[in-house]
This record gives sequence, structure tokens and C-alpha cells, in this order.
Amino acid sequence: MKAKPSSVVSIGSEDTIVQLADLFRLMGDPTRLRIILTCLGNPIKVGDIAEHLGLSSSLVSHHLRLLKAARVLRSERRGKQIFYSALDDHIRCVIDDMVVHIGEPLDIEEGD
Amino acid sequence: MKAKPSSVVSIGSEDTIVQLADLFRLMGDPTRLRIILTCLGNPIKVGDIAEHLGLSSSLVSHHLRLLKAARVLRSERRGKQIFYSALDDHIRCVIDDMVVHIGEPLDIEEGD
DNA sequence: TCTACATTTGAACAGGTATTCATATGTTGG
DNA sequence: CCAACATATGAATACCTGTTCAAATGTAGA
Repeated sequence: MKAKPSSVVSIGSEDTIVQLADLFRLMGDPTRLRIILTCLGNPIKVGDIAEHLGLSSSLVSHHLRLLKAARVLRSERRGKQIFYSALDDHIRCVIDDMVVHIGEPLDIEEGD
Repeated sequence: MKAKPSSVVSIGSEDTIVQLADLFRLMGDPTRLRIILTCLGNPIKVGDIAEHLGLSSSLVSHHLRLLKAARVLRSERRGKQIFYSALDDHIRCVIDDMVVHIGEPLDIEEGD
């Protein structure tokens, strides 16, 4: 019961739609989504993200820049290292809802 | 076993992540997102979607095929026309959560 | 300062994808 | 069956983007 069925059917602003699409597009890449998921817990440094996911630091950094610019993640420097974490919990909610969606069994006939 | 279970959140499977990314990628295109939003209400026929959004029927049809294959939308034929509507309410929840996210004011300082 | 470490950045390449146009398929009514 | 309409499909194109590599920037310690 996180998102109440407040009809969001008419979002309205075209600008809002573009913003929404931007966020969704960022989450639409598996590598980037993995990075997001990795950052949902405690702040984690770039090197650890890269090692954990088996990616180069360069690639991780490229993605982190986009995610930070889109305000999905935030960064915090501690000495030589920089820690990334989720900016808020909304992304977690979004992902959670989507997990429910794909977990939905196909109880309707496929009409074609 | 997969590469490394992150277990940061309740999502584990790599396959799940790819499925999630697929859905998010579909929602990551403004045109497609507009089509989805248009279909969140009552079932609407292709021609009306196209007219409502100022797009060609061909383009709308291309997008509808992807959205139907991804089980975001469902189709229902009535005579000559085919009506599309959301397959369930989860997508609406996802969008709703994301709207909340972009509506969040920036009350934290940006680290550079 | 010099060195080693951590992260970022830019360019370049490869693969993906949104759009358009032309054509095909399918449906209803005469 | 034929004509008119509604939607789907395939190919071609132009654009976008994820990845890699090399180099740069920044940081802490000796």
C-alpha cells in the first residue's frame, strides 16, 4: 500500500512527461539499474560498485554521473574515495512496483 | 548461481533485473510514455491515440506492438478498430511514484 | 614534492532504436 | 466480390547511447 490509487491518468504538462521519460530511460539500462540497486543500501564507493558488479571503474563512473545529474543518486566524498547512495526512497518504490508488475501471472488470454 | 547476489534489496535474480530494465526502457521514450498514459483510462482505439497525440497511426502501431509484447497494454478488437488499454494498474503505480520523485524539492545540497 | 591510489573525463566505435514511407493485412458494408 | 476504412508490418535511415581505452584530475601519505 505504498502508492494510493490517486488517478494520475492526466499528468498534464508535457515537460513532466519528458522528465518522467528521462528517469525511466536511465533505469532502462541493465547495467545502470544494477548500479542503482547497488546504491540503494548504505553509501558505497565507486571501486566497490565496480568490483561488486564486475565492471570497470570508468564505466561505473560514466553511469554514476548520469544518475547523479538526474538526482537518482547523491555523492559524498570521504578522503580519496567517493560514496554514492540513493537520493531518496522514491526510486525504491518505483522499482518495487515494477517488480510486482512483472511478478503478475498471465491470467488473461493473449489475444492474437 | 549468478555472478554475485547483491541482496541489498529484495530483488535478486539477474533475469529479473533484465526484465525490469526492459520495462523501464519502454517507458523511457516520451512518445511511448504518452501512449501509455493515453491508454491508462478507458480502452482507446489506435486512431484516437494517434489523433490525440498528433502522431501517425503507423508510429503508434509500432509502439503499441512493443507495449503489448511487454504486457504493459492489452488489445481488444471491436469491429474494424482495435482498442488498447492498460493490462493492470501497476504501471500507473510506477508512474505515480515517479511523479512524486520528480516533484521532490531539492532540499539537500548538491555535492559540487 | 613525488608516488600511489581513486575517480573522472573525452574521444571513438559499435550496436540499438525511433521515425518515416510504402505496402500488406484484416474488417465491415454495399 | 469489391471498395473503403483501420491497423499492422517491413525496410531504410538518422539519431542516440553504452562501452572501451587512454589520459587527466584529484587526494592522501611518506
